[in-house]
Amino acid sequence: MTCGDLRAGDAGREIRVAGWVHRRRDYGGLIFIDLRDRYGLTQIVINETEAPAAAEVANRVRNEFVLEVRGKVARRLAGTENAKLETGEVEVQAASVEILSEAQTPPFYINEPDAPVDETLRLRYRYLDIRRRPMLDRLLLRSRLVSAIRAAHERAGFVEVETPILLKSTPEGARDFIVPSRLQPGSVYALPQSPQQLKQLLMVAGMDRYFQIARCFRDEDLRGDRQLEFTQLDLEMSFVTEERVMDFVEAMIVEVSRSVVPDRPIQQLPFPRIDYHEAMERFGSDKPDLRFGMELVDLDPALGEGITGFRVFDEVRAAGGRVKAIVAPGMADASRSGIDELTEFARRHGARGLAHISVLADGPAGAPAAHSPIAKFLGDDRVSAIAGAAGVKPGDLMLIVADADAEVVADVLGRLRQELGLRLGLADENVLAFCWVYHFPMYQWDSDGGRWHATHNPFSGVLPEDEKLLVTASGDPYKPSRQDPAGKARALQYDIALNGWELGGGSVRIHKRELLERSFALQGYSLEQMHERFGGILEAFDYGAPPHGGIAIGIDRWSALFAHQTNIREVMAFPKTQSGADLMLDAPSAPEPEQYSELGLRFVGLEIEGKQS
RNA sequence: GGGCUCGUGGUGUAGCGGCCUAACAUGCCAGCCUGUCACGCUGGAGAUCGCCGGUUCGAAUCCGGUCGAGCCCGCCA
Repeated sequence: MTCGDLRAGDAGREIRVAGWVHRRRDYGGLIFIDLRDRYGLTQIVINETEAPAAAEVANRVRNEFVLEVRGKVARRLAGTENAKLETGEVEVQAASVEILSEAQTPPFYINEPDAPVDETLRLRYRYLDIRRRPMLDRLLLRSRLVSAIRAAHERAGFVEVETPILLKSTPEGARDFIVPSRLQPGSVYALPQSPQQLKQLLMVAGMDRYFQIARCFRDEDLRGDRQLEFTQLDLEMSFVTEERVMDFVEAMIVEVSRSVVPDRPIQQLPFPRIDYHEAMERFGSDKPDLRFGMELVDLDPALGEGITGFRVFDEVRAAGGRVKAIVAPGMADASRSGIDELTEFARRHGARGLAHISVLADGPAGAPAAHSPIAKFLGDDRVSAIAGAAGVKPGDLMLIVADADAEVVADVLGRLRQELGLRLGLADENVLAFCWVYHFPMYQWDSDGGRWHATHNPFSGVLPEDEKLLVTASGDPYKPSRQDPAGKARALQYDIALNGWELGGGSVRIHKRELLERSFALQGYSLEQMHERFGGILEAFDYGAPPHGGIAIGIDRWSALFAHQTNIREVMAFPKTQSGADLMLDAPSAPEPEQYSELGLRFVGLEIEGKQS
């Protein structure tokens, strides 16, 4: 019997319930106790005259004591039912109360779900935080999500395979966590950033359809949507094209979403599939929030040929850059400080400035009046032209970014769009707007390393028509340069975005050794390095590798979005702080001297002062 | 590595140079109360204001440093 399941029909039953004291109301001769477990609350009544021994115990009871109560279920007196509780029609008339465990006064309110609690305290006493309904509900939601994912994959014939946590360093961008080996002093394991190579080897092994709810580790700075360790739905399929992978994943996501959050509408089916360049042009983001419009507008045509008179624009245009804008509806009355704040936001993300045009609703003679500090340079005609091109309506604010670097323009406007879209309440909180963004550029030039850097994954395949671009300008495959045609190659690579968050990404991989070696060479790996770091998989590809592709989806982010949270800590039972600390267990901590010697290690100290116990 | 914000009884906040012998709410403790469900009433205990240093006749209040937490940039898919 739990604290959540007694109903009117149970009246008369002799039962036993156990749980935590949620709240106690003492009337002297009559004590009410709301007993709580994860299933709900049940009211216990202890009547001094009917059960004197129970009343004596109940007098000592305090919040969060753990009790076992025996008694009879009874309908509550007419007029005293509590409609707020599922069990509100009945109560348990206690015959006996046993204290299973006493409790100190908790450091924060467990029985008031809306009470603000300091983050540090929540993390330090996470086991108490999880007793609170909101946190508990989020973990239950996450559990349902993972269950639904497993069910969907099993139905589709996927095999769940576990892969090792002690691994060799994986060739992805992030810093590895290192685990020293005792059996082989001087050598280390790395914790997986993802099971990438292993799942590809499973494809070579003939597993055909693999999935795993995999723990991944990346030793990088934390953010609201990033922890040192996190969980991915990792999957891989053989004999597939990118369409086949996206089709399956999309169907799986829809099935899971409908099962876990049936009341949240999916904005568009099938999910929009947006080419990377189109996404950057229209939304300035590779993870666009499609719940609202506010798309980027190219002002170049409306500015016309030749000199505009505004030097910033003219210089940018002469340098082959871009002048683009977004229109923030209803923001024409933004204050000076409001504009300054947006300008600062734009600068922080790399813009040199932020121009604006506000169109007031009450222009003279009914004609909307455009106001802008740059009007005196551009002239009224050009201001009207670009305002018209952007579709500005009275009351709107147009925000313009001009830069020689097209990526800066897209990035800044994309971030402004997302920020303002949320601030202005343009995004329906309840809607799930999934979309695919695909055909990412294969590589980005890494000027420090003098090599091409895989945009997403070093094994990603290339569009068949772009295969010929995977060559160097120098002719020597091991001498990449910024001028290589490879910079234009597009990858068979797709990301899934949800409401402006990147949920996951994947690709169809290169499964032919020859092409893989060409791609790795562009990424700056010599033959030797290739064999050192990827020898296993290169060799495997010589034994009959099927074409394959897959995806990895962040379970933490997915859960957080389903739970209306912006921080993945809220859907993790035991997360770490931004400085990577576990405040409950006080990790990380200094190793014991014996541990050093066993591992053949010595702490030589760092230039950082402080923790060196 | 950098920027910003926060740190006051158990908890959440107020106070932001002397009127603070630090306020309010809640929690806690004690007493009363047989139908409440954020029960009520009466009384009580409880913080020297994260830590260190400085400015000042005087600091919770100003300055510097430090520790911790959060947000962001870099980093990271």
